[in-house]
Amino acid sequence: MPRGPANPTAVRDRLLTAARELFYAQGVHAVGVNEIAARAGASKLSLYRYFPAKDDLVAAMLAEHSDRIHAWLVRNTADAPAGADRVLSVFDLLIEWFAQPGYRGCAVVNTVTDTRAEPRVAEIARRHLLRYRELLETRVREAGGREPRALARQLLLLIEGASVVTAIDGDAQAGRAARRAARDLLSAHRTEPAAR
Amino acid sequence: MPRGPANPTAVRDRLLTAARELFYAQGVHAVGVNEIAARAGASKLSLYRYFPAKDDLVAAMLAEHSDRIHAWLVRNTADAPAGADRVLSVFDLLIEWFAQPGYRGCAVVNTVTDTRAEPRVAEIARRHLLRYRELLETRVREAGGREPRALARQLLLLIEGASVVTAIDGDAQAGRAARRAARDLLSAHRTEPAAR
DNA sequence: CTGTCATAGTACAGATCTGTACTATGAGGT
DNA sequence: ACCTCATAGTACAGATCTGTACTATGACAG
Repeated sequence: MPRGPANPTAVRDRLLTAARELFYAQGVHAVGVNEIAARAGASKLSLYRYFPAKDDLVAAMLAEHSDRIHAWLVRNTADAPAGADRVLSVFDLLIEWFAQPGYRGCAVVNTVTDTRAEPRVAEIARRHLLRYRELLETRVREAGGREPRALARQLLLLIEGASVVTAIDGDAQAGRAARRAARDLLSAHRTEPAAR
Repeated sequence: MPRGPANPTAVRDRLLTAARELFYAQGVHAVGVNEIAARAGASKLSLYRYFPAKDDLVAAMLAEHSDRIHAWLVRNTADAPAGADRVLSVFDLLIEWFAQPGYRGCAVVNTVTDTRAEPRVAEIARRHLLRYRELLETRVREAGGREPRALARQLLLLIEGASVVTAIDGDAQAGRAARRAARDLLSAHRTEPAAR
């Protein structure tokens, strides 16, 4: 058991939080490690103790962030009503999220761009999308749709598209359009035979 | 008429080309003006003559790039067969584009992220999406679909989503999924009454 | 009380980047 | 022939960033 500092909040957690907020708001390249340490109320010595290089901090922050997003999504869509609403509840959550002031797109996607697909970041991002597809596929299956895997893939495109368009256009229309498109695709996968 | 250098290729154009290639491959922050000038076979003096600051070069490059993309899209979808194929020809083009090796996502979107929505870049990006929607709306109208404006908005989400997912996953599945989703949405907007 | 060690704070080395200054060259108009 | 000026090449100033070194402090175990 390590001897804790006066402040019981783990230094490592404060560093991760500061990094997440600053990187998201300004981008990985625009934020220096000094600024992160200052916001976390930590010293650079501590930062480099927990994260040997800035890239390690980026990767650790992003992995944790991805985990948190997926836990939040699963938790908040687990007991949605049966049927199509079971899938659309994912879109309802995302619409709310994207409409928040200061929304600047998906942090995972942004970090991939910022770091130009640094290997660890790229891996986290692939896993991030995979988990999205798995959640969507599960919800589609529960709703009784045809071809849940293919549909999940299509729904993910709507989600990522809405995220990007919202970040650029700065309004909430994209989220609503994504929900409506998702509803129509769900209908198509209920009434239509699987067309090839 | 300015007195030209020995090489008739305008220095400005070479700088824009070098900037486009390097920024796309490595990101705006990762490329220095020295590298751009060297690749263009130009001097920094020339670079700063045409572009007072690096940001001006970024903005000029991106505006030109957006123009080129849209001209290319309009040109190559103008004489597609009537009906749904008129819209899907846009997706066919994009599938080909996204499947090219070295595809790293939409340069416009990436630059917005790189520069954290620098005002001129953000404006170019908004215009970029607007022109996408206008083209899609036109093609949907020509194909005889209902609610062309709303459908165009949905189709844009599929395009941007496919771009992002392709860049992260590195395979061509996303483009094909987008095309199929577009086809299904087009069907829904032909046979269904406009649901509100 | 005393020793250990995580920590904050600061300073610094080395690298890199933007933007400017200066020199030399050569093409084309007059 | 001469002059103008866009250009390439280089050097440099100032700023910033990463990662390391060093000092001082204070909490906790024994």
